[in-house]
Amino acid sequence: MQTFYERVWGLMKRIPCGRVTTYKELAKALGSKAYRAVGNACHNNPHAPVVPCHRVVNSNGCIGGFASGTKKKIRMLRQEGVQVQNGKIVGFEKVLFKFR
DNA sequence: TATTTGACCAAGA
DNA sequence: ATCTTGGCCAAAT
Repeated sequence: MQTFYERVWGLMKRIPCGRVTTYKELAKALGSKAYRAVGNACHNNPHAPVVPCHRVVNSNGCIGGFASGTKKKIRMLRQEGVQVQNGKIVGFEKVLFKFR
């Protein structure tokens, strides 16, 4: 039996490069409204590189938080082709990945 | 078992 | 536009 966190990490792994998703979408994909628990899963993410937690942002298109510093998160996103300006995603709707 | 704590969200004032 | 409030859920304490 997996914990909720493990399910979250499993989903995050399928986020493609150059795309981002939101805590809300992740929770919805799990059939739950545990946005906050998803955030906790990232903060306590023990699978550093395997799980791309930097591709998860707030539902309003803002970067949100990052344990190693928001600045770093932004840099990684830009490196993958996601434009970020003033702490917000540029063309948010275009790069947003939903777990259809 | 009960309370607290978040990398959250949406609606109101 | 900013601030407050209530809701939401899993894990840790």
